[in-house]
Amino acid sequence: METFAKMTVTIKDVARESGVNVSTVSRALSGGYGVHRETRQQVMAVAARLNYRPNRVARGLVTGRSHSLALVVSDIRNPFFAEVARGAEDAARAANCDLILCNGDLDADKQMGYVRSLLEKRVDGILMNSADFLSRKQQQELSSCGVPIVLLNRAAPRGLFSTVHADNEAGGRLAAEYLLSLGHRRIAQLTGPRRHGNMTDRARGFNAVLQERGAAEPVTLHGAMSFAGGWELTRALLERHSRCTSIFAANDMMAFGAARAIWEAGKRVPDDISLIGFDNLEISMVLHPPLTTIHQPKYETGCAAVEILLRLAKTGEHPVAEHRLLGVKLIERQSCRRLRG
Amino acid sequence: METFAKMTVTIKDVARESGVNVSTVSRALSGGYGVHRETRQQVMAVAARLNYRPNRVARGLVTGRSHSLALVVSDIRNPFFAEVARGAEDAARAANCDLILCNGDLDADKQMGYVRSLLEKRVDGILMNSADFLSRKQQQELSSCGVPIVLLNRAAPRGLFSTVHADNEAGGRLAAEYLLSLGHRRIAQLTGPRRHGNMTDRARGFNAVLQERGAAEPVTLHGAMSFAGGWELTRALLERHSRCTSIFAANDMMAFGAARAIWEAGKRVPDDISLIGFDNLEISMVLHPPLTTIHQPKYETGCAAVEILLRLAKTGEHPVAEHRLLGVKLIERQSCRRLRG
DNA sequence: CTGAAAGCGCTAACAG
DNA sequence: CTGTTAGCGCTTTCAG
Repeated sequence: METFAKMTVTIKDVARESGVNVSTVSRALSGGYGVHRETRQQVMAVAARLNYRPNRVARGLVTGRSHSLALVVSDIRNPFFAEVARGAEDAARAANCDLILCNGDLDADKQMGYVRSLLEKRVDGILMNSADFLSRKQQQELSSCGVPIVLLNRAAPRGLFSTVHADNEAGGRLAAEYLLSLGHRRIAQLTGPRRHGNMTDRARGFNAVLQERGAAEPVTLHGAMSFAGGWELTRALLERHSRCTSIFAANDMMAFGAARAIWEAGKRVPDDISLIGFDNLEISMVLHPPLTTIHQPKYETGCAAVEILLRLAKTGEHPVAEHRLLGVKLIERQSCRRLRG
Repeated sequence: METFAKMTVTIKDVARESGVNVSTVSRALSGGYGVHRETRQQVMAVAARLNYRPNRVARGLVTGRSHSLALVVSDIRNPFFAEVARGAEDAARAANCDLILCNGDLDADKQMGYVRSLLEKRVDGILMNSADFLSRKQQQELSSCGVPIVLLNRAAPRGLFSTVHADNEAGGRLAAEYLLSLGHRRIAQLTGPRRHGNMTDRARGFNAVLQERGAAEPVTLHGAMSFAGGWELTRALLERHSRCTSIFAANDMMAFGAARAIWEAGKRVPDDISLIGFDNLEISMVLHPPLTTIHQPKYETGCAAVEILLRLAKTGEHPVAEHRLLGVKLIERQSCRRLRG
């Protein structure tokens, strides 16, 4: 006689149907150690016939591992994080883990709310955009929460967390060397807020090279790290320092804004002004002209972070923080020109 | 005396510490119905002191609801899906659910693998990019899997699934009307594969208006729905049909590719050729000139899909499929010009 | 190699 | 209002 309600089939059903104990089914299905070949094959056949799907929630409850990781970024719509997310998801999937996506909006309370919720779900690890806008107390709470956390930038005090990030300083150096090699001397730099770690590192590398080569200090403008920010800064720049022959924008979005402002001012890239960005977003090649920029390994950052997380999750009790620095490189396209002379 | 191993504190600990039974703690903490005010407050105080975090995995095991939803897109790096994902995540969060991110790459096996894995995790619902590249059998498997599924386009045969999608046909009409109103008569259309649902709908609307107004049938080129696709088609177009005054690209990425090809051919947008896209990706305004396009409510699509999922998940046994059609609108920027005459 | 039993942390009747 | 008793579906000793 058949039942009406199509209940989900459990390990018990498989056990009954194949005439063995649930524990045998469990062993047969996961690993298969210590089970007679025949029994196992029969169990597997029954499981298949019944269309049995193990309940990973139940398994997680006893094993203590949920096989899910979380990614907390400021906003997945930022193409930078979309790339990181893809890398992270691929790496997670390769390890048979899910990736939970969270958009923290750089809001401390919101982000802490996410983390607490994730802890209740017993995620095996958390991958975070950043923690440097959190209070010291909040950072402490995170670092002692029991699950491994990897940050996508440095800025964690006293090495509380593991980190993965690109070599921003080297990238800044690359940009400066490139501009110099093209003969530029009157250079402007568009960057983010003064205390933003990544931005500061890029600027440091950039400035260091100019100084080493005896070039003039660049005109440096601080603003929002966005299209609008780049646009505004460039407008101001063009009004006040129209003699610049080149601009280093500390990220591609700012470079796009700069390109717009330059265009609106009736000037052209690279003919009138050379422009170099940072990040190498996929869309940086759709711009006219295609943007020369510093490539940052975004996908690889996501992968690396997940690898660290997984290792930390396995190690257990006393995980030692790991810091991984990823290389950058110059992507030469068509937004910079060589100065004659 | 303190223990060394910092075990995670459970509901039992709270119960013991506050001198009541676990079930009372459970009631006090969730809902609070049928618990004396004082007892509840005391329990809550103890829970706070012990820094108790309920284990949602355990709760899920008994309630049968995991409070997680999944989003399966082809690739989160596609800015379109990033927007959808953000909408979905916000809506999920508002309902206290997590969102698991999956990148299916439009690979049938990969996508089915994801779904099976998600079912084992007992997600409460799945939000999918598309299912029309799956075999009939696979679609059947999905539709009878037990958890609600919402698709981000139509194309599901026999209404097996719920769907949310933009009014593509209306968008195509809008584009045609606009081009016509600017005086364009020699129009080209760049679109995707012949059997792609969304693309076909856009083309249908577009062509219908041209026909209604007695305009010539547009030159229609089919190709990849990407930057490269738009670029290639436009190169071919410019070689063979150089008399076109305007191009309708069936999505923004193709429009970007078209813009590049036009630029490389020494022509200018909109002076020589007007260009209109579809999607209104955030980056469409960074292009030079800013791209005129049809706005599609991507964020809202994600929200709506999650709402439907949640409603379906609540209803339980016999969920009736829901189909939601979202409006589109013309975003006029600077990539189309009025023809004199 | 297999079965019996205990329990992961929590909720949900059911009594009292 | 609160305690007792059963499990949710699975893994994991521990015997046999």
